[in-house]
Amino acid sequence: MELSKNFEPQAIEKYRYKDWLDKGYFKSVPDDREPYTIVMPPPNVTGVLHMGHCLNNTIQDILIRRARMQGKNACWVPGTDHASIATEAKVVAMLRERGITKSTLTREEFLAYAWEWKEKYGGIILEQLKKMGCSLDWDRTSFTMDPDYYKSVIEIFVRLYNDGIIYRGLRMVNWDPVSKTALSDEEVIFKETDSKLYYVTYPFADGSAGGITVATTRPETILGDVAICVNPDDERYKSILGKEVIVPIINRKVPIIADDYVDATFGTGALKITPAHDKNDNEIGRKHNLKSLNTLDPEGKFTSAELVDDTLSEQVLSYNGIDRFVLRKQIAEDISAIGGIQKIEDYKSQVGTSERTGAIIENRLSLQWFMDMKKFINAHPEIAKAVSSEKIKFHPAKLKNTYSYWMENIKDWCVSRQLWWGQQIPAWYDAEGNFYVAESLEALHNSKPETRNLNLTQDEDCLDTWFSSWLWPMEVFKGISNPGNADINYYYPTTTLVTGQDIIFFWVARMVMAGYAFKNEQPFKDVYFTGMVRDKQGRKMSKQLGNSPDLLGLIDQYGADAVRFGVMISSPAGNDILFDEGALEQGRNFNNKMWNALKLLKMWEARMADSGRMTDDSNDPVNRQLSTNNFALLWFENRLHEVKEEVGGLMDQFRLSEALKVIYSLVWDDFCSWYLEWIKPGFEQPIDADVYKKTVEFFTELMQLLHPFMPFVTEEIYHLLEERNDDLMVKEYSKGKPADVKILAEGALLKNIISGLRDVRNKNQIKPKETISLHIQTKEKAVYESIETILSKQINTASVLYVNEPVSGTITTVIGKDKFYIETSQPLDTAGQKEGLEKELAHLQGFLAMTEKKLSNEKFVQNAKPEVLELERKKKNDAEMKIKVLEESLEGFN
RNA sequence: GGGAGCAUAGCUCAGCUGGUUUAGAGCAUCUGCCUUACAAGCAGAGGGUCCGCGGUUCGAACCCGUGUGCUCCCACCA
Repeated sequence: MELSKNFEPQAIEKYRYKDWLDKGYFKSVPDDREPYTIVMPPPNVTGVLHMGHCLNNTIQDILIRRARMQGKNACWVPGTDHASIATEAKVVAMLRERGITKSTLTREEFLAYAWEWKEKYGGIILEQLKKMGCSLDWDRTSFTMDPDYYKSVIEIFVRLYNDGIIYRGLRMVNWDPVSKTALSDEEVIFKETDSKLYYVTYPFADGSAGGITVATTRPETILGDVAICVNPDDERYKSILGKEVIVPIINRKVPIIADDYVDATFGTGALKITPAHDKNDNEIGRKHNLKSLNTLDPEGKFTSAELVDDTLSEQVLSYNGIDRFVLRKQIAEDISAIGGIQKIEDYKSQVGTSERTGAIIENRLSLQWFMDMKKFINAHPEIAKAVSSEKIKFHPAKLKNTYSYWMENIKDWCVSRQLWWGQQIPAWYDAEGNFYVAESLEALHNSKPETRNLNLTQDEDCLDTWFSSWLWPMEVFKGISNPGNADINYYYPTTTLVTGQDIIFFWVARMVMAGYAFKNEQPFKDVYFTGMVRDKQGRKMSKQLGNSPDLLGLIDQYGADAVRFGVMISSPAGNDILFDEGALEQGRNFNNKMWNALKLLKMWEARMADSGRMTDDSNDPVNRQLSTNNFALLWFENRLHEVKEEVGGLMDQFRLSEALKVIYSLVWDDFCSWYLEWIKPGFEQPIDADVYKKTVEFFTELMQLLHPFMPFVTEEIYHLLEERNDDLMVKEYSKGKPADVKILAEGALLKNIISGLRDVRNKNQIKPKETISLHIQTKEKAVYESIETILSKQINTASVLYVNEPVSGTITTVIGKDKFYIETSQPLDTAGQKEGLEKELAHLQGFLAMTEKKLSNEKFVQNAKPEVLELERKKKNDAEMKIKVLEESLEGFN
C-alpha cells in the first residue's frame, strides 16, 4: 500500500464520520452499563459555528468519547434553542429585506415566516458539528419548541402560577426599544459610555430670583419630571424645601422634596425625579406619591400622550416622534436658548444595553409576568446548597462563589417578552381585564365552565427563552412531558455539563433550580466552564474587528483533528483561550508525525523477518536485535503504563489540556524520537517479527489514548496498522498496570547519556556521520549492559570500551557519576573542554555548598522530615562524588 | 462602590500537602544537520529579580501582610 507523503485529512474525515454513523456508534439506549450523559448546550437555532462552539463541543466530545471507551453507555444529546429575541430579530430583518414589516402581519403569518426560516437555516450548526467529529446521538436531536417541549414549558408556567410563584405585575422593567420587549436583569449589560452631564436650572415658581440647578445626563426626560429631590441634611437647600420650581419648556410646577437617597456630593446635590424613566426615581416617586409621566413610546420616541394635565405648546408637540437621542440634543439646545443650561461637562457613565440587540435600555413601567425567585428557592433548599456542598462540582471551583452570591441576592425574574417567537403565555383575558391561567383554553373551560361564555383573548406575549432552556436536561429525555419514562430514569441526572461561564446565571443556576423543583434531583454532577475564545492579542472575537476566524475554512485547511488539538492544547477549565493559528499548525504537524511513524512501520512490515527464523547464532542480525531491543520494549511498555495512569488522573480532574500535552509528548518524544530510533534496524535490515508486533501494539495503545482528542487520524492509523474487524472509537481501554520505576529510571539515564554525548559531538563539531570510539569509566559496569547497544547506535560509535583510567587524547565529559572519553579524529579543543568542565564544577560546588549549609543547620536536621533529610544527604553525596570525578578529569589538563 | 481571581522564560501556561539535584513544558529564538518515516523534520543549545517590599519558617514561587498592575463578576450617583 502506498501511503501519501503527509496526512490528508479531508477524505478520511468524511469517510470515517459516515462509517461511525452507519455503524450506529453514536446511538445510545438504556442498558445495564453505567450511563455517561451530556446534554449539549443548545446553540441558537439559526446560529453558525464559531470558535466558542468549537471549544465547547470539542471538550464534550472528548469527555463522551473517553467515557464510551471506558465501557460506559455514553449519550450526548444534540439540539437547538429557539432563542426568541435573537431569532425573532433575524426573522424581522429578513422580512424587512423582503419589504415586509412585522406590524403588518398577524401573529400566525409572522410565525409561519419564522418556522420557514427555522426549517431553512435551523440546524446548520448541527451539520457543522459533524465536521468536527462530534459523536452526538443524532436521533435524540431536540428543539426547545418541539411540540412536547412546548407543552412542558406551558405546564411548568401553569404549575408555578398555581403555586403562587409566578405573578403578574406592573413594574419598572428593562426595556429594549429595538426589539420592543422587556428583558430580565441578566440580559442587560452595562457598558462604560462617554456622555455629557448637563446642568439645568429650574426657576422658582413664585417668581423669586434664581432657582435650583440639577445635573442630568438625560435632558430628553425632563418633560416627564415631577419633582426635584435633595438630601434632607443638605444645608444649601434646607431653606427652599417645599418650594415649587418650573420644569423648563413644559412649564410644569413641581415641588422640591427631600430624600436620603440623594447624594449631596454628586453634581449639584439636586436630583430631578422622572418616575417613568428611572428605577430609583420610580422608587422615590412611589414613596412621595408622585405621578409617573411617561414621555417615550415603546420605540424610544417622544410622545406627549400622557401629558394630559399640561398645557402643551407647539414646541412640545413638535417633539412627538423624535428619537430619544436626537431629542436629548434638541431639548438641551432649546433649554440653552432660554438660558437654562449652566454648563455641560464630559462624563463617563455605565449605560445598560441589551445583551442581544445592543440597544441602550430604557427603564419602563409595564405590566409583565414575574417569577418570585426567593419564594421559589426557599421552597427547595437544596438549590442554594448544591454547589457550595459540591454535590454539583464546578470546574474551576472558584466559580462557586459567583453562583452563591447570585443565589443569595436573587431578584424576581421577568419571564414575559413582547415577542411572538416562543412559548405564548398561557393566560387569557376577558373584557373586564380579569385573567385566567391554564394550560389551554380547553383546559380552562373544563376547570372553570363559567369561562366558556366569556370573550377571552390570550396574552400576546411569549416567555423568556431561558424559561424553556432551564428544562433542557430533563425534557430532552421527555422528563416533564412523560415523567418516569425509561430514558429519563436512566440518563438523569446527567453526568457533566460543559458550558461558558457567561451563562452561569442565565442557564446553569436555573437548570439547578428546575432540576430540584421539578424532578427533585440535581441536573448534573460536574460542570466544566470554558472561558472565552480570544484572539492572539487577547481581544474578544467580534465581527467588527474581523478577528473571528472562519472555522470551516480552518477545518478544510488543517483538518478537524488539528483544529481540535489547537483549541485544546492551551485551554485549562475556566481560562480564556487565546486563539493562535500556530497551535493548529502544531496539531497538523502532529498528525504528520504520527502518519510518518505509520509509514515507517509499514516499511518495516514489508521487510519483517519471520520470528521462526530465530537461531542461537549471535551473529544473526535478527537474533541480536531481539535481545538488545529487550530494553527498549520494556522501557516503552512501562512508559505507556505510567502515562496511561497519569492521563487518567488528569482527565478525571478535567485537566484536559494537560492530558493532551502528556500524550503529545509521549507520542512525539518517547515513541517517535526515542523508542522507534532505538529499535530501528540497520540500513535495509529486516526487523524482528516480535519486536514489530510489540511496536504495533504500542502504537495502537497510543492511538487509543489519543482518540478522544483526535478521533479521525487515530481511527485511520488504527485501521492501517493492521487488518481489523473492530473500530477504535468503540474499543474499550484495557486495565492499567503499575509501571516499573527501575526500568523508567534506567531509561531516563540512557536518554541523559545519549543527550549528553550528542551535545559533546555537537560542541566539538563532530559530523553526524563520523563515528567515534567511546570509553566509559564507571564503577557500575552492569548498569550499561542492557543499554550499551542502544547507546552505541544513538551516538554513532565504532566501539564502546570500559576503562579504569582516563584515556589521553580524548574529549572528556562527566554524566552522572561516570566519565566518558570520546576518541575522534577531530582536532581537540582542549581549552574549550576545560572551560566546560570548570563551569560544571563551579555549578556543582555551588550546589554542594547549599546542601552543606542546610545539613549544618541544626534546626533543619531537627525539624525536617526524615525523607527530606535523607534526600538532602544523598544530594550532598552525589554532588561530592561528581565533583571528585570532575576534579580528576580536570587534572588531565594540567 | 462591593467581591473574586491572576501576576513564573519573548508568548501561552504547569508547578497539587512549603523540602524532589540551586525553577519545568510547549511554542518562538539560536547552532548544526537534505541521517534511507517525517525540513510541517532531526540533533543540540541559550533564555528566569517566580511583580515590588515586609513577615512567618530550619527552609518560601508556594503561607501571611502590604503596595503595584491586569482580568472578571455584582451593584448602578443622577
